[in-house]
Amino acid sequence: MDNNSPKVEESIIKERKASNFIRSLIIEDNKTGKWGNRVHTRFPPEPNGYLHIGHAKSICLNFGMAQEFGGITNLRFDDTNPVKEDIEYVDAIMEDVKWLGFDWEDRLFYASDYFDRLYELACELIKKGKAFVCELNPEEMREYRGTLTQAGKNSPFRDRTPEENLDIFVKMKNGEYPDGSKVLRAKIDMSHPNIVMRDPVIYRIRRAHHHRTGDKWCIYPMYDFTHCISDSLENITHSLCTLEFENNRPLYDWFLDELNLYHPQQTEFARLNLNYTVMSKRKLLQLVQEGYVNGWDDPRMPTICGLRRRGYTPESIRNFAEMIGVAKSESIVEFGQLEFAIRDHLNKVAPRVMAVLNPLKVSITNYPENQSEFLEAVNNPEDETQGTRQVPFTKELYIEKDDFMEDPPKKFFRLSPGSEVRLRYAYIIRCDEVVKDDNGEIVELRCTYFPETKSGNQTEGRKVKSTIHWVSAENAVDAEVRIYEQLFMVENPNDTSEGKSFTDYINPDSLKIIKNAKLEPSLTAAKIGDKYQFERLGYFCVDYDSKGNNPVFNRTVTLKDTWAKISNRA
RNA sequence: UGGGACGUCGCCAAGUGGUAAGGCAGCGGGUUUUGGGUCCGCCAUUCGUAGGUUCGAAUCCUACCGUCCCAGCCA
Repeated sequence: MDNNSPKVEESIIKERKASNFIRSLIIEDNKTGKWGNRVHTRFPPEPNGYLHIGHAKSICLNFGMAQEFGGITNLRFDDTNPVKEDIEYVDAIMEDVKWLGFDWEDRLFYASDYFDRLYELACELIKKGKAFVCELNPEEMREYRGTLTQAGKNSPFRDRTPEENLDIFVKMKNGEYPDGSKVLRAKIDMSHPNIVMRDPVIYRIRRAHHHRTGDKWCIYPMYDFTHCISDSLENITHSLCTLEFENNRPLYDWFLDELNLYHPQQTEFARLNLNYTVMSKRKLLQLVQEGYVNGWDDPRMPTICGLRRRGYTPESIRNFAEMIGVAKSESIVEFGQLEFAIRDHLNKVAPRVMAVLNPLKVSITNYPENQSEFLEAVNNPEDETQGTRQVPFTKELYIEKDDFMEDPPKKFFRLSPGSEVRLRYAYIIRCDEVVKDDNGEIVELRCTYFPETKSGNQTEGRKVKSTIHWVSAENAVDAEVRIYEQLFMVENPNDTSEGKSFTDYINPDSLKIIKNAKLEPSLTAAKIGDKYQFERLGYFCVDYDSKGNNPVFNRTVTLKDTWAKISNRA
C-alpha cells in the first residue's frame, strides 16, 4: 500500500482539520501542476509597528500552508516608505515571528533589496510607453482622478515621449528635483471603473533616510509596484493578503504582465477581528502614546509581545489560528475563543500551585502551637511526570476571602459558620468562630481541624462539599499580582456611530493590582516567564517587573468559573 | 449612486446539485480532594429575501435586501 500517494495525504489533512479555501486552492494547484507542486509563500510586514494577533493569523497561514505542503516561506520587510519605518520594528517583528515558532531560514528579505531592480523595471515601463512623469500637485491629481461614479481626466503630462520621460525620471533619481514635485505614474486608463487603475503613482520623490539604504535614494517605489515585483523576484507561488487589497489585484497583475515577469497568484482572505479590542496599528499606537496602556507589550494589548507578556504560549496562538479558520467573509471572533485556546494549552502544561489573592486569616485552634508538617501535593494531575512537591501546613493559614460567607446562599459550598470544607491536600476543617474588627470587618476565622481526615487517609463517610486552597501564613511568599480585564467595555470599540471615539470605551478597571497576595513557598523558585495554575483561580505568569523578593505575577486568564455563573443568576 | 467582495446556529466555519461537518459559547447529566479538567447527551427541517430551473438546490439562474473595501505622492 502506498501511503505517500497524494490522495492519502490529502485525506489525512482533511481528517485532521477543517478545510479552508486557501488549502483547497493549493490542493487544486498541485493537482493541475500549476506551480510544479511548489508552495512558496511570504510574510510581508511593513516595519512601522508591532505585530498583533491579526498578524499572527497571517503568519500561521503563510508559514502553516507552506509547511503543510512541503513548501517554504520568506520573511520580507515591505520597507518602501522610510518616513514611517524603523529598525526598532524590524527587530521586534523578527523576534515575534520566531517566538511564534516559525523559521524563514536564510530567506530574510527586504523590499529595499530590490530598489535597483525596481528602478530598472520602472525605466523599462517608461521605454514601453507604459509610464510617464507627472507634475500635477496632489490636489490637482485628486481632481484629475475623478470620483467613484465619474471617470477621471488624463494628466496633461500623459503624452510625453518615452525619451523625455526617461530623461526626467533619471534626473528624479539623481536628485535634481525637490520632494513632491514630480511622480512617475503608470499609464493605464483614467476612466477605469476601478480607481486603483487610473494611472497610479509608482515612484515619488522623498528625501528621507532609509533604515537600510541610507541616503542612496531620493525616490521610493510605491507598494503596488514593489509588492508584485518582490513576490515575482522571490519566486513566490501563493501571495496571500487581506481583503482590502482585492481592489489592487488587477494592478498587481498589470505590472507583472506588462513587464513580462514570473507571475505569482495573489489571493485575499479576511483579516482577524476580535471583540472587546482594537486591532489597527494606528489605534494601538494611540493607546501607547496617550498612556492608556504601559507600552506595546502591556498585557492588555492584542500585540504578540503583549500576549506573550500576558502569559500566552505560541502553541495556544497557533491553535487559535487553526480553530478560527480562514475565509473571505469579514467577521468578529469572540475573545473567549482565544481564552479557550490558552486555557486548553496551559491546562496540559502548567504546574498547579496554591496562592491566595485576597487573604483571610484562619487559625486552627486545635493544631498544636509551634508544630508544622509537610504535605504532598500533585504538581499537575494532567501530567504525572511533573511529580509532586511538599507544602508546609501550620496553625495559622490564609484562605481566599471569597471562600467564606457569613450568610451563604443555598448553593454556596465553601466555608461558613459551622460548615466544613477540605483544605486541599490537607485536612477537613470546621469554622467555629468569626472574628471581626471594630468596623465589623471579618479579620479572622477560628476553625477546628480533624487529624484523621489528613489527605490520603481513608476518610470514608466524611463527605465535604468542597475543597479550597490555602497557604501557610508562616511560610507565605508575598507577591504582587496584576489582574487584567478587557481593555474595552463594549464589544466593538470601533463603532463610533454614537459620535464617540474608541478611547471613550476604555475600561477604567482593566488593571487591578493586588499588592499582598500570599503564595506557597515553592514559588520562590519561579523565574520570569514561568507559568502556573493558581488552583481554582486561573493561570498566572511571572512578569519581568519581578525583583528579588518581590515577585510580580500577571493573570493570563481565569479558570472557567461555574460558581460565578450560578451566583450571577441570582 | 461606478467597481470589487461577502451574507450557512449567539460567535467562528465546512459544504461546490443528492437531502446541513466541526470548534467556541450555552444547556442537562456522570466522574472529580481545583464549582478546574474529563466523559456522555442536547443545541440550524434550514443556509439574507423572493421567485425560477430540476425527480432533487445552501449549492445553478433572476431580481431584490444588507454589510464591507476603493477617490494617500500609506501599506
